[in-house]
Amino acid sequence: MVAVLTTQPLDRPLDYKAPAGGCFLGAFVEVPLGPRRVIGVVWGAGLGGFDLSKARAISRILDVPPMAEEMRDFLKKVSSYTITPLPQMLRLATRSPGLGDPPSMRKIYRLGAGEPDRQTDARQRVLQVLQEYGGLAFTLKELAETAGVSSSVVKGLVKQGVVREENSPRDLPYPHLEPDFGKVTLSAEQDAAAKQLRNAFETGQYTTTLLKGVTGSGKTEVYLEAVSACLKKGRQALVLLPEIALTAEFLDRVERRFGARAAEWHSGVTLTERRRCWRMVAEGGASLIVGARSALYLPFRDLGLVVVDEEHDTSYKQEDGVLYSARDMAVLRASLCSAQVILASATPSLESWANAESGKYKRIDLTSRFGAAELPEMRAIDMRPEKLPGSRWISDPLKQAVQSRIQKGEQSLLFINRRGYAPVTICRACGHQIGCDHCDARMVEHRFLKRLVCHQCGESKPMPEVCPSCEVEGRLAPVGPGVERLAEETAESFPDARVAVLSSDLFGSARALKEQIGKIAAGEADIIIGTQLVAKGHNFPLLTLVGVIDADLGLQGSDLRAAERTFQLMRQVAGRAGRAEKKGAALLQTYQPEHPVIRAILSGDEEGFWQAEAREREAAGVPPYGRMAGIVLSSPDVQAVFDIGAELARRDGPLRAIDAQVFGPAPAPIARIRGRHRVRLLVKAAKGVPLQQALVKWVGQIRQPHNLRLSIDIDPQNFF
DNA sequence: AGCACGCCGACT
DNA sequence: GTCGGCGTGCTC
Repeated sequence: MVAVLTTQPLDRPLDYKAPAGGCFLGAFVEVPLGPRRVIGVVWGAGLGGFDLSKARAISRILDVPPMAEEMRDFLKKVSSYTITPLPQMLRLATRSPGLGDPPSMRKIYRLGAGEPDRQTDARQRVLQVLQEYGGLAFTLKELAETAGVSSSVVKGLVKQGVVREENSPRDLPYPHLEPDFGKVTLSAEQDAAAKQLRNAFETGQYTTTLLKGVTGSGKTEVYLEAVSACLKKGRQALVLLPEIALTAEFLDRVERRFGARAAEWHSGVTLTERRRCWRMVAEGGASLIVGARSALYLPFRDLGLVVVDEEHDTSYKQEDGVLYSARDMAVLRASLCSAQVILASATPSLESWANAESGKYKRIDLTSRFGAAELPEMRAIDMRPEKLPGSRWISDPLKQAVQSRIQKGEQSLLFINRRGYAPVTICRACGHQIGCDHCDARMVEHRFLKRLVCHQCGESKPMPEVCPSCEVEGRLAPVGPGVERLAEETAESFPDARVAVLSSDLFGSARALKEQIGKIAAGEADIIIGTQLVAKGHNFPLLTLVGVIDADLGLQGSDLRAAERTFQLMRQVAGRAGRAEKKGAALLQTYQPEHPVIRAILSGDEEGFWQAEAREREAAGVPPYGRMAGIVLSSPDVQAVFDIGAELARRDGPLRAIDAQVFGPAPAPIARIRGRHRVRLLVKAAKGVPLQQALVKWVGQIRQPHNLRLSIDIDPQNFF
């Protein structure tokens, strides 16, 4: 009797009779469940405790290598860390099309022994191709195309035995990668970094290294050296990229360095290729995998290295489905199989910076870059004396700077640092931000209620007429216009300029977005209006001015990542200005020019920025110095979600037991999705307390109605 | 997740 | 009287 975990949402594995001859722990199996047959994994010895005569037998063992113990361990740990049911984790790990099917076969064609009844030009060409390529086998399509004939010519030759038709497994190993194929000459600094990474392999132990390198410093070359070292050890390497769009370029690079292309794993890969990739990773026929975050759940036989490129990228944290930070999970996975992790970024996340600072991660800095590059000239625009009316966001100095760029035929970028929802409410005379009386968060304007609502605890109060700090009337305004609003103002202010808007919600497809980016890069716009999307490292050679419309958003706990984003954008603009060989300038509109984070950004003092940001977060007790969890309740019934939310907030005993605080319920960042109303609670706890256990106990107290969904997000990315 | 069982409203 | 709505509970 063995316990089998299936991908069905049951709360535990079920017992089955093992097949004659037994089965391995971790074996992929097909089992009967009710009227259906489902796929599962042998999870352990039978649990018993039920009527044994009801036990059914495992239908069959699938023809794939069993799941490794470290993989099972990984799934269990991620499950308990993220409070995700195990079956759902198993689903992530079995995302291979046709996993239950026998290995797929296809027909291949090679030279046979027979003689053709009569020779034709077309037949001649087919035979010539087959002879030319020696014993190589072709698919029907390949052979017909190479010979320049129709497939019926080949079929005709098969009938006569001139060409042999054979069955061959469709899932073939990936081409061998040659670790020393396209060795490049490294700079002294790169060489030293590569050596350090190579040495880490010799220990055979888990380490995480933060590889920090400015744009153009050759981070990729350096970590490809680590990949090379990993391949030499005969272990598998995984490179995670934040965007599918980046894989094609990266694969070219791999081909130049290792003489062949790596296996690819992401949502854009065909089903056939996905199945091949999954199987080959399991069987050892793939040694380097390039992919998206979900590649972490591939069945590696011997994973030796995980590279997380652009580790600061927010797309590594999935905002729906299974909530996990791929960066953190990569570290966990690697630690379980004694692998190396390289977190590569020009502008690391504060979390990784802090881990390097505390010695948990190693850190390697690449400082020099190829070609001269200058930091942009960075300056703050104090918005307090600007006296902008409530509907305008572009200050005079910024306007003038943009105007001068237009005259010179250069581009300007107006950057909005927000994530698409409620901005903070600020007095535009003195810069005072209206805070909540009950917690330390800022309040936002609720347009329909005409009230201020705390985005953390949900407390509300009427919009005051005068500023509570300076008592000036009528200058309170939500900071952070929408893209549309800013585009309107830009069009009014610069009637002759060509304005392009770059916002992720405006583009249905990645291709449309790419097209727009290409047009902008080619100079088809004078002014670019964009959200964080533009901070993703696209290269605009004509861009020489960046204006940050709302540099304040990240300060004082409203959106922790906003300051990081502003900083990262500044760095990337710096990289660009260098490449374009034109000196760039950056202007930050701020109501708090004296704020240490703003000052660190302006001075270009990176370590200073992180230290200032770290102090802010430490003082607020938020990650990485404290722990947080976001709970989102959703239901078509508005009243029900708020009621349940309030009930949860009231029954906070299990949380109080670990000294955790609960805030809310407040409307969730996206208050309504497809007719479902969403309410959010936030839990804040100290580091090192058993937060997950407490959360499970806490939410377990309420019996949830069936139309209500509850999701828990450990380490949420935004705290609105 | 599916699928069956079961208990109340509007139809032949 | 019964057909079918979906709330509830089970799957080894």
